[in-house]
Amino acid sequence: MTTIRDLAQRLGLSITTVSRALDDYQDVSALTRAKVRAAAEATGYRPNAAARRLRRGRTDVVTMVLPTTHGGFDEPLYIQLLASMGPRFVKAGYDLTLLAAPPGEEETRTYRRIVEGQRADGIIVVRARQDDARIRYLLTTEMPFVVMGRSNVEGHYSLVDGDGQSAFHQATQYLLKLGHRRIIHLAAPSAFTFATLRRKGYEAAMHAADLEPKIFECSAESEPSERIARELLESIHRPTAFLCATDRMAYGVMNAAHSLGLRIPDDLSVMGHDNLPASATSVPPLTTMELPLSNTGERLAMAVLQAIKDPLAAPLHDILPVNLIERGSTAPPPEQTLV
Amino acid sequence: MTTIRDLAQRLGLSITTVSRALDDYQDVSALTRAKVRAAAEATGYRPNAAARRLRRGRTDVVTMVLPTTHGGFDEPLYIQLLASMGPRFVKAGYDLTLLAAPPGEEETRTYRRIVEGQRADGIIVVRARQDDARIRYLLTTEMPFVVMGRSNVEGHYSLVDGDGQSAFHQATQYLLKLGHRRIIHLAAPSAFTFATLRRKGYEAAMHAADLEPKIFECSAESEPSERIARELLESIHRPTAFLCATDRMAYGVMNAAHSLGLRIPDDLSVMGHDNLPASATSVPPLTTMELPLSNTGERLAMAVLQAIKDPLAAPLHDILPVNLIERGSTAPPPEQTLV
DNA sequence: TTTATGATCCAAAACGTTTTGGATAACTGA
DNA sequence: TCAGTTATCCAAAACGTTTTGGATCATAAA
Repeated sequence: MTTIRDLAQRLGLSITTVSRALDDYQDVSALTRAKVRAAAEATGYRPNAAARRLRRGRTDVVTMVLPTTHGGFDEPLYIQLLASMGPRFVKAGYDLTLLAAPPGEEETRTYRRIVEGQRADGIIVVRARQDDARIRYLLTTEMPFVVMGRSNVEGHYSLVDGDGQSAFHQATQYLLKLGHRRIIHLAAPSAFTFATLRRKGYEAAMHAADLEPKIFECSAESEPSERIARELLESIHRPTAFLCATDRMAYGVMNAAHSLGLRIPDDLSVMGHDNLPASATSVPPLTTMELPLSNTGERLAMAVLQAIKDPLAAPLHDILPVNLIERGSTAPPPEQTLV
Repeated sequence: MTTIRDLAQRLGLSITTVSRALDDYQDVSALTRAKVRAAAEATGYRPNAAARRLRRGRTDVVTMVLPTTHGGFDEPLYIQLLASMGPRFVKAGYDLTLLAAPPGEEETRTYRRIVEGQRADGIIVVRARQDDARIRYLLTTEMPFVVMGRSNVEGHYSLVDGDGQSAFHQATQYLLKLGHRRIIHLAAPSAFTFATLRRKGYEAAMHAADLEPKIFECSAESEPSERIARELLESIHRPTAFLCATDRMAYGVMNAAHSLGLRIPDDLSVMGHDNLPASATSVPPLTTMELPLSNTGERLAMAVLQAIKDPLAAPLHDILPVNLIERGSTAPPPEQTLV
């Protein structure tokens, strides 16, 4: 591995000059700069990352810690996010690294490692929780960070989130306009802020229509929602529509309906949120809601870079609109239930 | 941020002793070791990562570069992989970081950055390609690496892969035993080695049964396969089974069948490979094949750690068995086609 | 008493950069 | 000619560790 010392020796220059030439300082002549450039190219010289970090006191790294749960329920999103943030960071000269840690003790240990070992200049916290220990911890440190999602932890930090509340308000109105009255909301665990917000949107729209909100809370995977949906679908006052907090929960409902011989959307309408890749190709394709992730990723990237550059700048609170994607899983309710 | 110097000063000890105490050297007394420990705990001291890396000449980092394609076709796999490798690396004292780069020029630039900037002690290459520039490049360097998947680039490196060839052989036999004769194989682009191997397994089984293999190659997403499947299903000699190289391609086939009014599995059997999360909950649930990823991740982790520790050790060629998961998308062919 | 032997500790070098604070030489204007 | 600029270069310090090669002192062996 060639070092800057090798390069200097080879060129008969000082280390200083080589370093400055490569960094485009104005006090090195155009000629030597060119020579240094050429030699660096020829030898494949690249500054040692550790040495540079040590000297500069920064890492040029931004880290995102992915909470890996057992089944995990929206990983594709994070890959898309990662992909959309990538170019921004490359352009700004940053490395974006991703660490995986299961929520809990190991997660906090991971955050401490990053902060105390100065392993990154900034952190991206995803899937915010209502009372979020990560955010609380980071606020006690100097580490710049941004949050995807919302939390009830207050403080000086930027966040980007989809407007789940009005999305679910709008979705409920959409179902109401189709003629539905018995609309169930399957909510995700209220420890997640997004779940609470989505539920609020649904409630508000139901109240505005003088209807009683019916909410069932379960974990965000498909099995529990399938169980609940089956029970409800076998009851006398069968619901005509399920508005689910996530696509995965919607899959569960669709399974329940199919196993009971109910047809979607003729007998039952189902909606989700996330627009997972599989939702476009499910049978029938799922009507759902989508937070444009490329946009979100870019905002997150901008925000964290901003927080690194100027930690005292006003934090960004970016609530992005969510698109309703109408597909084949929603339709007017069956005739007999219109009564 | 407290440094080792602060700690030494505070304790009235030398930097050396503090460093050695924390690293459990035997030439520091139990008493001082305890004192140092306590002080480190109290001040939240953690060695600066950059300094340590510089001095030690290693990073304690393993990096996996994720190829982010437009739609991307098997990202969930990589997250699962990441999650299963995590604990292994934590235990060995390594950080596992993930970088995203679209295949092509930027991808090679990313690899060069890691290698030349000495940003990692080892690399995990995923989704190997037939003629893989990444592998060819890494072989010219000293960087230890392992590959998930197979390539025709030869050299001294470890790899872990699922045995796609015998999996597809077995799958074809399974369909044959159900009574199918007109079995189509939808293959992924032959630039990917896995596609070639799966195709071979299918071909061998068909030949053994004195049947003509029928192969159509398309990209690994669902749209192209849907188009091809529709054409084939409208032809006179309608196939009775589709054996698809990936689950996503199978979704496309299922869509095509549904849009033509064909029922699965009564009119048509469909099989995939990958066992994506959505495959368990599709309608009907997809019969597919699964490479146990937790196992794979662990092997990859072991292999790369081994390659770092002893670059000259015999490389590992680990071809793991693939499980056939029988679900609802396969059945005997319809009566009239049995003739 | 002297000499080896451990048990503890530490000063200084080194890792590969970037940056500070000049040094040198070549011009410029008087 | 001389002082002041400007252009170009560089020695040395610093970043925070780990590691090398002793130093010091008490204890055990002679």
